[in-house]
Amino acid sequence: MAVKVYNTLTRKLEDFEPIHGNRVNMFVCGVTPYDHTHLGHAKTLIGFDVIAKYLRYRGYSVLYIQNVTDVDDNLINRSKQSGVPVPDLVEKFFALQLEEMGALNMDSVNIYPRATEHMKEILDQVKGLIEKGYAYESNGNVYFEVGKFPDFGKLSKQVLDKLQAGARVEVDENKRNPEDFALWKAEKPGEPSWDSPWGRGRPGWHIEDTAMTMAYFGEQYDIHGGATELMFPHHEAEIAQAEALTGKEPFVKYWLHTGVLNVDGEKMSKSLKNFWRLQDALEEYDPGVIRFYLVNAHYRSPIELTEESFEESKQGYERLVETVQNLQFAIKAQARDDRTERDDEIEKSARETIQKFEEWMDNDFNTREAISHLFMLSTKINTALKKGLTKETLEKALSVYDTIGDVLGLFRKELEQDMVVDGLMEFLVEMREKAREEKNFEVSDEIRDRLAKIGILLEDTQDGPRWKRR
RNA sequence: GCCCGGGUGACAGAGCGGCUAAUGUGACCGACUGCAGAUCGGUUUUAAGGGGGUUCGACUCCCUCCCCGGGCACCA
Repeated sequence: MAVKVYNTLTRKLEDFEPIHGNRVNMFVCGVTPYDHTHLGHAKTLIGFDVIAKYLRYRGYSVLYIQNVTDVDDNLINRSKQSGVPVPDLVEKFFALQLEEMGALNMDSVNIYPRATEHMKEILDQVKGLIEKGYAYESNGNVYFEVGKFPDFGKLSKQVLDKLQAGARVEVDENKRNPEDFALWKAEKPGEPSWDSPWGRGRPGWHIEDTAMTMAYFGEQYDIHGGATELMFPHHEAEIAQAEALTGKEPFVKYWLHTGVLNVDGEKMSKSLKNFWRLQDALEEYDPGVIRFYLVNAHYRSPIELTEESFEESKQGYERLVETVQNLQFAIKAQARDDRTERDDEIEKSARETIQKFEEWMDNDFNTREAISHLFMLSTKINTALKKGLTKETLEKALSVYDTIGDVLGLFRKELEQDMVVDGLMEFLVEMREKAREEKNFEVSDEIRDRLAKIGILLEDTQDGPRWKRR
């Protein structure tokens, strides 16, 4: 069975067949580092992180590139406001972004190229587009003449005549036509600039992506991802630049778009000031909960962020984590020697869960459906655990969480082990058990309370005491 | 105005031309329990925006209307 992906370009679910056999070239628009990242950025980047990881799980060799825009209007404006030079802004916010996304286990990107590192390719492309008659120079600016590229709008299904250029942004008077977009912007005083055949200036918004992907992937590649809001004009402009330049289509075989994150019925964005910084979210919630919240929705669906939906994710994720911990505890403390029918049933369910996981992930990366099977398995495991399972079964069951967790980026912390802490805890738990045997609940409760204060939850179960981090 | 999505229980949110319409959360009851915590079982809502069409059969396909979101040259 092949992996199927929903291609925005064709609006159809298609069999995924990379251009070069097993090799997948994948590019996703990164977040411009001029400010803190918020949960909306995370939704998109986590969405593609899962896609890259699943394709690798399926045996593809994925080269995943995410660009870093290190010169643009937002950076320049922020620099003027704050007095911090553009490169310093980039360093600061990009480092923060890596740290925060890293906390969410977003670690599938191979290369983070920067626009300014690809100035030569950018200039070559702009020159090429002028030579081919698709672009023109005007007062040190270079514009792509959209009217010369009849396919413009094929991705977003826009009809050029019906668009209202200047609906939100004023039309530049240097343009021949309002719909033309900038490939190169003439220098303004005090702004970063580079030498070019048209005088000093800087790249337009769309050109860095095509410059980079052609440098790394060649003229055509497999997957381009981004949020739906970037579909027009950004992705449309990329197609125009690339296909006009090379004459080859499609520039990108599969276009994938993520739904946006809404707050109170509106898109989370910096301009609407309704954003929730990742930094702040990470202070309030476990990274696993945030990750779970984001992967427990289909990547293409928009999601509505509410206090309740986040709490719900917390409860749900903790139940899955609980099951992982129950399994770990059982392996250490209560594995049975004799196999029973329960072992057969759990092992069968474990196999089926993996099978369903692959089936649903093959179907346009349906993480939501995949996770629902993990919940069903968890209920079965927790029920079976009351009567006990063999070590072999327990380990097989645990491996399901390991395998799926790897792709979805969940349970990572829980699956790590620390021998020193384990040893210390074993000792403390033994001391407390002695106190309990003597009905000295004052001491036993104090041990538990003190542990609770440092974030360790001690529980008494039918099979003895156990502990876990909260 | 134009283009693109979407409308499913209390809430979140999947799938499917026919099955009992997943799964999760919440609420209630119960089991377990020194307490706490967790887990399990049960219960829980006449659940498909309105209208029309295709079909033996429509939540699913088509048309239309209403409502919500995204985009229209800033943005994940």
